[in-house]
Amino acid sequence: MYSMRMDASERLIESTQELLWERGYVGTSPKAIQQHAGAGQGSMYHHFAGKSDLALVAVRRSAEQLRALAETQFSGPGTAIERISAYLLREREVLRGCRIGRLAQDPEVIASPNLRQPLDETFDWLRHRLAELLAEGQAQDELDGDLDPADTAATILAVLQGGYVLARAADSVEPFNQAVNGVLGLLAARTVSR
Amino acid sequence: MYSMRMDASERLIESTQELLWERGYVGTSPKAIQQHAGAGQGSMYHHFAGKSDLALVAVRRSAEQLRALAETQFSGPGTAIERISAYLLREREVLRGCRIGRLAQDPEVIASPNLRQPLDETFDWLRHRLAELLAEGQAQDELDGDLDPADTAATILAVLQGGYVLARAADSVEPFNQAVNGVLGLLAARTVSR
DNA sequence: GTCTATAATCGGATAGAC
DNA sequence: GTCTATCCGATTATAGAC
Repeated sequence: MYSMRMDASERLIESTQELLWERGYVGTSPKAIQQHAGAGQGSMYHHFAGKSDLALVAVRRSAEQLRALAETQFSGPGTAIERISAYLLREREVLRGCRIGRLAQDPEVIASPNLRQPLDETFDWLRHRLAELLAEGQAQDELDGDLDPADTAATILAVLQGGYVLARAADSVEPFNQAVNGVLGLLAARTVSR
Repeated sequence: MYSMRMDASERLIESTQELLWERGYVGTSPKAIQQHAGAGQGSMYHHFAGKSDLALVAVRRSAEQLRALAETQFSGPGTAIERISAYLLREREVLRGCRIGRLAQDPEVIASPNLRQPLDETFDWLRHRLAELLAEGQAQDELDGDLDPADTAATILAVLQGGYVLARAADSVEPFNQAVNGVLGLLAARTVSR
């Protein structure tokens, strides 16, 4: 699955990231991780205390990567509204869902404060970052000042997370694209053309 | 868990509905279902061919119940926009998530056409029903005719599904309420007061 | 660091008695 | 219809050899 030039610890972490994305925490076994990583039991238990320890490292890394990727759109070129659009319209593996959001449905992730924390922090950060951009758009008169930035930021983020859910249920990217286009249409109405 | 005045088959179905909601398909074992239902193995395998058969019956029933409940709001009193608001604002067990939407993250549900079908049908129906209401609002001049009803309907539904995800990640209903308030704010801007 | 051996429990069922 | 016995592989490790 991986080049053996990467060390076992690293292969185990990346394999866990992949499997958590695809199957969630309850659906991912240590054996599946070992096979995906091309590592034996002894190797895994040498580097990590167990499944939950490895999962914690993997989830934290996925959360960091997601934030870094989002920040590229948020701090890119264009007006505030253009940057939000770029974030919403960026290429995504829609049918795979969100590697962080999918874990919010996992009972053992939600039951574990440690595992849930990276989810909480990630979405909290995204909402604040989007709210800042919306407020910036209002300050620049790109966007109607009546909108509540925090509420609208939560709406935008929910559209993405819900879009993934609808797409997976339909086995089609169409509902995701519709949901994104719909919220852009609602925002555009309130965007002052310059 | 249940009164024994209800027959075992019924207790098994309702228990499966509860456990699928709470733990998903991969996280729910036949033994857990039997214990929740107060039924033995023999009883379960007498009434159902196995876990997937029982899950199919349970998921179909949950889907029917969800549609019936939504239709109560959709066909209630008030203008089209008021009925959409009533649907969005109705009381929900937000931290438990959506019993249908949560299954869209389950790898074995998505891998099984039979299990996925009720999800697909439910969300398809909801989107069409919401789009009808939005079009009705436009016909009555309550709502801006520039909005695309199908896209906006997908957005509204995605806000709910994503709101659940954000709430569970935060272990708080607040992000859900913000997301709903945000989309209502966006819609209100396009709503003509009468 | 990684391998193999061992083990207790669970998962998902089948078979036959009652 | 429900119960108990049985089954085989998976789960989630631990122990000790190499």
